[in-house]
Amino acid sequence: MKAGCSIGEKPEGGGGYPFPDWAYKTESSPGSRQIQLWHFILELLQKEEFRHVIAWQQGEYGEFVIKDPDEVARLWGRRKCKPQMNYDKLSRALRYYYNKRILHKTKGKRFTYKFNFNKLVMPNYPFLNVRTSGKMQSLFMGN
DNA sequence: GCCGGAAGCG
DNA sequence: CGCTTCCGGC
Repeated sequence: MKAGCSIGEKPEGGGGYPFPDWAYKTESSPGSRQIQLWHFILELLQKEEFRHVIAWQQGEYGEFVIKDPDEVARLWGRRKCKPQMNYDKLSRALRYYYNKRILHKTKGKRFTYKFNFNKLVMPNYPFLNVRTSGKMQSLFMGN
């Protein structure tokens, strides 16, 4: 029923909001205060209810696998009010992250990408309590 | 499936 | 700018 497509849209699972509101707005540069794709991916990754859809890959820090590409695309499309979203389009957006040095593809592995946390510029992002199993703590020490 | 150019949108 | 859409090519 109706398209509740506004900025106040809540994520699925309604209730536990991982990141505060200020985490979504990029105060400085973008101009848009819309959620970014990598923010959304991280949001899904730190919730157990989405482990069947997307999850951290064991062994490699920052590496994650999209187990259900269609579902991730659907959730992303719902969030951005883009019903026609699919993995083909979503992955194109992900590919643009390669140059931005936010993401990197794990070649050979299907639906597998990796965050470049060690380079991720986040002077404005003191958030990210990303804990897969307490293994990602030393992720942000580099640089 | 994955890549990246190209055009377009807000 | 940050995607979204479309698509030829591998």
